[in-house]
Amino acid sequence: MKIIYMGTPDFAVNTLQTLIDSRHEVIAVFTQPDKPKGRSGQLQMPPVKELAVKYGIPVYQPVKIREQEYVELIQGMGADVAVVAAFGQILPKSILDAPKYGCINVHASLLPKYRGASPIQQSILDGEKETGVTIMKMDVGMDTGDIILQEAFALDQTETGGELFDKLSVMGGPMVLKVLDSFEDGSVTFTKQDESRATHVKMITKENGHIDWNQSAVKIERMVRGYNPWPAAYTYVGSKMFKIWEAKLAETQGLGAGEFIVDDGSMVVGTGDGALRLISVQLEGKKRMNIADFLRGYRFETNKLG
RNA sequence: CGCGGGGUGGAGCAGUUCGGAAGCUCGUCGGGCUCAUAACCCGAAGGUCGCAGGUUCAAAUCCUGCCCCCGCAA
Repeated sequence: MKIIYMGTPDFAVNTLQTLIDSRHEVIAVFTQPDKPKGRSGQLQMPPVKELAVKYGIPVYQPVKIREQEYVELIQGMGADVAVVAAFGQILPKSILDAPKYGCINVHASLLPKYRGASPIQQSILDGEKETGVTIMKMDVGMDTGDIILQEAFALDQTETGGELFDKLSVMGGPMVLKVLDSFEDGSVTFTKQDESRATHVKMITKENGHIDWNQSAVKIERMVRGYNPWPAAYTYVGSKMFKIWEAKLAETQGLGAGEFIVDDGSMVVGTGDGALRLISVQLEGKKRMNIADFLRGYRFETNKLG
């Protein structure tokens, strides 16, 4: 089949690679424009573009894909299907209807739960017991299309956002191939989403990682995992940002929210409900280090975080 | 030229303002104490103070250039 691929971040790379390696033909890749990244402020290609360029696939980087010139471009490509994975732009109906079989989307949650931009992190924050990947036929709504294929797996309550991201990103490719097969042999089925169970998650910003110590230790620990590696759960030591990379629940009683003690080679911090023992941290301007190393050299001027 | 912190034995840091003998908390190795120990006591090894050049009687410290790590900014 002739495929148009639309995607931007790392999550979309695995699926594109799978399609390139398959018997299908990726005739064009759409991705977001290059953006300045890193300390130097240099323009950097989105991960999907890097891969496409490597294989000599034509790359298009529209600021707004809904503009007429791109709509016409896509309509004229004669594609059988468009595969969309974390593309980052809303597709108008004219594009959704352009390919023979329409557009299918790879979404990192068990729809209808966690529609939107940050399903992976949110499922960790909510302490979900399972998650997975959904392939759906796109419609004009945000992740509201009919479900074609869904595969789930159990969460073990210790994974970080990054780890879960990796697991989910390798699921998409094989699932898309199955769906393409089902289009060809006519066995494809479409299942409407149960609107009553739908939830929606917003785009994450840096500020989402700011820890509110009045929350429960359970929630904060999930934040530490879910927001690793980005934006990272953080608080402040004095005026300096202090990222918490790893923590676990502690039994310690009697600490106010944000108050900490140094105990048995690590820090125990009080919360609104329960306490957390810090395991791996990073002070602004410093590298990430385990808590014992941090305490060996750092001299506190406060006994409270936040 | 986007803003900022940093590079000092294996780890984390102090010392740089105002040049003048390499320091602290650990780790490692040897010995001691102990029923025993990650505890305690004694001792030891280990460093081109990121790199290069300059100033000086003397540079971790001052000047110049460069390399590397990290935080902010998405």
